[in-house]
Amino acid sequence: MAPRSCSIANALGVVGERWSLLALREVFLGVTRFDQIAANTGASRDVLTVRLKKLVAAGVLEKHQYSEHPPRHEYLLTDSGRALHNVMLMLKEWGDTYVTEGALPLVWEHSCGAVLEPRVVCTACGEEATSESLTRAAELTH
Amino acid sequence: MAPRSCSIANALGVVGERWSLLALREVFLGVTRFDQIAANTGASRDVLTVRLKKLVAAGVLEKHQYSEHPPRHEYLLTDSGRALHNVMLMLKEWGDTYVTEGALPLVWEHSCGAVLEPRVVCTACGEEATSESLTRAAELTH
DNA sequence: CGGCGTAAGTTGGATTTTCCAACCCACTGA
DNA sequence: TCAGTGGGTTGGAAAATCCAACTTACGCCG
Repeated sequence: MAPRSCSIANALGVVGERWSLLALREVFLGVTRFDQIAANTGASRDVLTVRLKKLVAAGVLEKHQYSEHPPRHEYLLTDSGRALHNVMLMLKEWGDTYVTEGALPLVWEHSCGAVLEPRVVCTACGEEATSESLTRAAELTH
Repeated sequence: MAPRSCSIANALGVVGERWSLLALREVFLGVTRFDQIAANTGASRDVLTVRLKKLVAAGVLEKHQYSEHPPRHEYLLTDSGRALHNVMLMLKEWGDTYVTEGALPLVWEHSCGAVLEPRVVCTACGEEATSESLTRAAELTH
């Protein structure tokens, strides 16, 4: 039997490999250069090269030359990359709550002044989207 | 230099390996048994064995025996596992928008009646938590 | 000019993971 | 008794990863 077709699997096909999301985290934090991304994530340079190439090919990052002499590049988020912010927020929230021990290494403050506690809601009604409040509406068979 | 300490990295240390999130997706969809998880994800049985053991050890899943003769088990979500629902929702949303082509393989309907369009908001004020609306509030140096 | 430093990789070889198919054991229902 | 199911385990090949050293292209300092 063929595995289930699913956007989670598709998403993981793009950003699910080791180091991909950590490299993206660095870009979100403003670290856009190869050496610093390698140092801050701990990824080995050869694997990082492959990951960044894949993310560029997938349209998640853009490689931008910011200096011609000497040639220097930075990696910037595309719309697709920026949209991953939500995923990172929820992953961080889960890690904060269930994995990280002791003081949290990174805390975000929202523009309203509060420490961010992210929550997922239904855009239509504004109520929280819990697993109990959802039903499957459609599934292709093929 | 040591890599950045971060809950995203910690979270990925638990659920970041290949097949882990897909196995969890199956449990969320009600598929709790080894053979079916293997078939629906496409993971090879040996790797799946290791992944499930790790998820149980990490407190994300529980192995529950539902029949003594013959001995049969199912994998159930713990609180920690259920909390991953948000991550999966956002990952699916991103995949739907930027990766999956053609008709979406899976659509959720919220209890309000609308097709779910998940959004991340700040619990305190209810406004959307975009990357522009966040500032770093603290970071440990060590 | 010579030498040192930095950015962004590339290369080679050892180590780990992963994949895949086949096998195993306990049990059941026909 | 014999095929079938659930839940793995095993062995060997293939792929991915890690690590340190090397490279190229340039700027800066004395």
